[in-house]
Amino acid sequence: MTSQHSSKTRLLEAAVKVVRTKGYNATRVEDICAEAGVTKGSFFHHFKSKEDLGLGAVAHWNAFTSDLFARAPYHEADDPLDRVLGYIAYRKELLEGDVPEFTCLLGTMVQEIHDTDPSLRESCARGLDGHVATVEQDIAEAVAQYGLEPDWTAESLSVLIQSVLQGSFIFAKSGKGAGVVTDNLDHLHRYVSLLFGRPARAPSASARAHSQ
Amino acid sequence: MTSQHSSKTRLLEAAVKVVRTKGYNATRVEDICAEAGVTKGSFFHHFKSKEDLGLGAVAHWNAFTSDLFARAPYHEADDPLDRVLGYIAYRKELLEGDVPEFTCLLGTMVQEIHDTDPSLRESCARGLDGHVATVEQDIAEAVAQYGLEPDWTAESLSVLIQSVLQGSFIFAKSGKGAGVVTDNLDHLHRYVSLLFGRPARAPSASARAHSQ
DNA sequence: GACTAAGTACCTACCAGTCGGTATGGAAAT
DNA sequence: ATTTCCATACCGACTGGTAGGTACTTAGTC
Repeated sequence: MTSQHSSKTRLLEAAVKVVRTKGYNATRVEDICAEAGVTKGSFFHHFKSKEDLGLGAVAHWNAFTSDLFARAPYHEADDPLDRVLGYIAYRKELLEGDVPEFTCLLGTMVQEIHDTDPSLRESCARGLDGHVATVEQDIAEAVAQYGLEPDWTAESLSVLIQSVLQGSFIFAKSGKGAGVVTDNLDHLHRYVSLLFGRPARAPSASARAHSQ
Repeated sequence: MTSQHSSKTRLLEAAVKVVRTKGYNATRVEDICAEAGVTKGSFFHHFKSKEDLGLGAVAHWNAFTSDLFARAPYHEADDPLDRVLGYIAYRKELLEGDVPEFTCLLGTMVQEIHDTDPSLRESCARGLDGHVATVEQDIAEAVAQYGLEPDWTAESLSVLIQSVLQGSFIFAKSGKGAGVVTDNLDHLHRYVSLLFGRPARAPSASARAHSQ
């Protein structure tokens, strides 16, 4: 806890970056060292194995993202439905830069390691579920406030939103770029609006540019 | 074209199975040989490299799936919207067995190799896009027949459907099992019904059992 | 006997992880 | 104040196992 911004955090940040780009298995320890500008000796001083780094990177990611979303402005809305729609709009704003810069570390990793590394999979699953729970809460409040009695659960809708995002990232990586994510978020906006009987106004005006 | 069911096809089928389970990078050539009950000598007789096998496996997969969906009963419906909803219902019926048995080879692979192997990525992308185009056609016909003038395109809705499936598979792998896919397909059914102004009847009666 | 299929043994690059060692800095001892 | 001592951070050559790929051999078939 002494100098909390040095080699160790640099390694974690490098890990997030490289793994998001190349995937977990294809990432070599030395790739991360090179990215962080650190030697292998230093790496194994801070992490006892590659898996240990993986767990660390996931934890780092979870800390980073939960902070990011906790601070996001859409929470300020009084109407819980506006918070849900605000979340969807906010996800569009995050689509900056190249594909590996806006995709999700957890989704990328869990695919590769779900059968090979139980503890890593668990760690990823916890991060994913935690984020699902965040949005789920707003959805549940919206359901209550709008007096809906749906044949779907708040959790299932929250999972749908995350599934759409994860699936969009796969298509983005297949060559379609950020445009798929935007389009899919528009569909999500429309769906949620329909479920809650909101007028189907044009989605939030900004970000109509597609990247292909 | 001589003996079209021997070592080569066994290797391809083994490749599909193992890659869907462990991912592409974590799959060793010898894993595939073991699964196919064949030696490495035979492997390199039929494929000049691991990448060559990857391309072959993708082609094999594309042939298999396009045949599967071409023969599927939902095509018989006269109303194109029924075909679209039939497709969604049909995807539920495919959710048999363990997680790696119903997930998509292309989605799994494209994540891992999008940055490392352009020709494999291209091959996966073609397969994905081809399937998108299939459903897109029915959607487009439905839009025309129902006289809709939507602010979304048939392609974007078709991509959404595939994105939801791919994203569901990620969550299924994270530990949630087939139940997520079912729930998400129910949401898709509801969304498409809403878009086309169909009464929101309960989704197709079968398959209400969740696997968790 | 020519050609394809398949098996065995081997080679080699690569990479996670090790190990002996050096720098630094602060606290305790003198 | 200076020396001693130890812990933490860091370095980079080396290793050992693994896995992709090759070379050569053998079995079957027209």
